[in-house]
Amino acid sequence: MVPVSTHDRRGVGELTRFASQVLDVVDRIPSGRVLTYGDVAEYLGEGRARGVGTVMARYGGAVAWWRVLRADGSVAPGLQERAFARYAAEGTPLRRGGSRVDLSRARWDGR
DNA sequence: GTGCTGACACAGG
DNA sequence: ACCTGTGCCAGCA
Repeated sequence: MVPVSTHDRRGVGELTRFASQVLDVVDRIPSGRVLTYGDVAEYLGEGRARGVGTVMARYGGAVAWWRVLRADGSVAPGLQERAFARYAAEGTPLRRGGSRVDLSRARWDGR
């Protein structure tokens, strides 16, 4: 396997290695469980929460984007309706009030 | 290379 | 609960 070199050009549809890795991690999150943006970067051992958010904003549509949320269990504006419909279907535990995911119970341990 | 933009996180108020 | 400022950084024009 040859590492990505500076000569590799990413055409339409191609993703950077970081973006590809972020999507891989999200793909492993089990149904009913979630990960915060920061968690994804941590499990990846690369990047930071904001970078993960950037990737999700651009390419998240290809994966289970609703399983990645903010550190306080809330969902970014504009995504709530679709996300909470998923949580109901997956049985994702929510906090009292139902406006946020209960991270203490829904956070995926990576196993 | 330069300069925004934004699905973040955290500390304060 | 809401807003502001600071630090952060991938993607893109």
